[in-house]
Amino acid sequence: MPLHERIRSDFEGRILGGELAPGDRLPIEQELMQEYGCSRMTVNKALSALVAAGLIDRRKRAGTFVARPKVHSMVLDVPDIAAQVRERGQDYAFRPLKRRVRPPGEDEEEVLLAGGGALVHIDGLHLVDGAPLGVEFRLVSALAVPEIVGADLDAVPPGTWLLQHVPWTEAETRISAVAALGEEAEWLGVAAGTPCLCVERRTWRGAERITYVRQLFLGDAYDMVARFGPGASGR
Amino acid sequence: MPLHERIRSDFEGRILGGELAPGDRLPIEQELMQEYGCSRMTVNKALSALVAAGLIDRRKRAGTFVARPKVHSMVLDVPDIAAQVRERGQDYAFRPLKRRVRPPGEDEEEVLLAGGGALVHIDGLHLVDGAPLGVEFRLVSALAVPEIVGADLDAVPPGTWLLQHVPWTEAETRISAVAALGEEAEWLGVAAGTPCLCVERRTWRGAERITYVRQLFLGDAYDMVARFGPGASGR
DNA sequence: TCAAATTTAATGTATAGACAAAAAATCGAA
DNA sequence: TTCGATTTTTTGTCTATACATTAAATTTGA
Repeated sequence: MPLHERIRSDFEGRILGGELAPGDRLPIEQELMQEYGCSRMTVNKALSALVAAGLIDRRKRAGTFVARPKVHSMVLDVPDIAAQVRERGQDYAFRPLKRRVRPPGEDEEEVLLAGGGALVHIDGLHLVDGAPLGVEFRLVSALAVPEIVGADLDAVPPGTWLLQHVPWTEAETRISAVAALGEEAEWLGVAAGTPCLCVERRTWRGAERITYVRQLFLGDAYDMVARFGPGASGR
Repeated sequence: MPLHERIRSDFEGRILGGELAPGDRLPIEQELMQEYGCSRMTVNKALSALVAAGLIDRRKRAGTFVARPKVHSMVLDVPDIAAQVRERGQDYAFRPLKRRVRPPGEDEEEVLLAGGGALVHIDGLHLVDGAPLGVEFRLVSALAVPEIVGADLDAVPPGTWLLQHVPWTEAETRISAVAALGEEAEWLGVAAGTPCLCVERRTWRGAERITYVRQLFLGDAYDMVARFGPGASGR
């Protein structure tokens, strides 16, 4: 293990273990150079990594301090549905329900997404061992992703297809709980009013909007997990 | 803006903007030194930051390449309920319902959390303008957080109190959709079966378990937002 | 011809030193 | 005393250089 990495994980451990509490001061770089018998650049590299991970704050002339935890952000593992299902030895499939190319409606969301072009509208079902796990309603900008108009989406879920064809994205995900109603409840094969986890996601490439998707998952069959801690700060 | 930061954000922009696609090769450090008229250490620092952000991969002898996006993790903003509510100009309050110190039950979760000691069990309501937003059921290890036994939790929600008193944490959050039932529906003042967002969180300090909490929020009044993109990678 | 040994191109780590920048601490004067 | 200027401490950035490490590319040998 490289020295800078050892210094970094040394302090990471002491901070996460509680030995160093928020507000505590760390030794100055000169002292750490002596303690570890290395150059200042090496110490600095280790401490810079801890700053990037949000574990410490550094102020010129004042020193280095353990940061007060700001737990308003965590790393959310967005599950790859297909992979997760197959991991449990079950069978995953995506069944397209409707697909059409149409102009945007009056909704501002749709107008912004279309950006003057058309929208590709895809509805589909996520199936586990043939039973519905979730339903998805997706809009894709035909201007931003022209290839999708002729693409074969029967095998691959559109989310996976997009990930493989659109170079890079920003995304915003909104998670809430709703009751399945009407057509959605019907497709899912449950009674109207059944609680579902609702995931809405908007995706951009730079300033250009790529897709909007609203997914409804059966509450008792699907959940999301987020972590905060060493595992999360590592990347 | 420091030079290494400029180089970093230069390439961040080109990658996120799609100009550099996944798999594309970046110039080698020597070329970048010339391009930016700086030393290798400066170029290296910039590229190392991009590696840490997951935007590029580097292989010795082979070079530097734009990483293929692995969108299985996003930054989840865990809302500070009180702050968020007050931001909208509404009134926030936490009302404790039950509080007792008791030995763990037979449930493995409770036994592990107690770690041989007792559990502090707190139930309470999150109120917005006097109306229930969510109900919370919390267990705290009395061994890990002895101060909580005598603490005054009438004003402050226990989650906030813990954040201020327990030095640092790892946490795991599980999000799902459930129907409010029985006592929970009653406290929330809704019909049994109403969809709620269920947030379960387990918190550690090192190997020691601190708390377990299960929160039920009314689905139509509460949601969570996660981001992926430059804003997220920036910290 | 194919596999093993060698070369080489690229990144990874580290050093020692220099100057810049910020802010706490100290000192001086009104 | 108190405000303002000066000093000092600590981090921030950068350079030039050295050697280590890895894996792709090439050469060598049976």
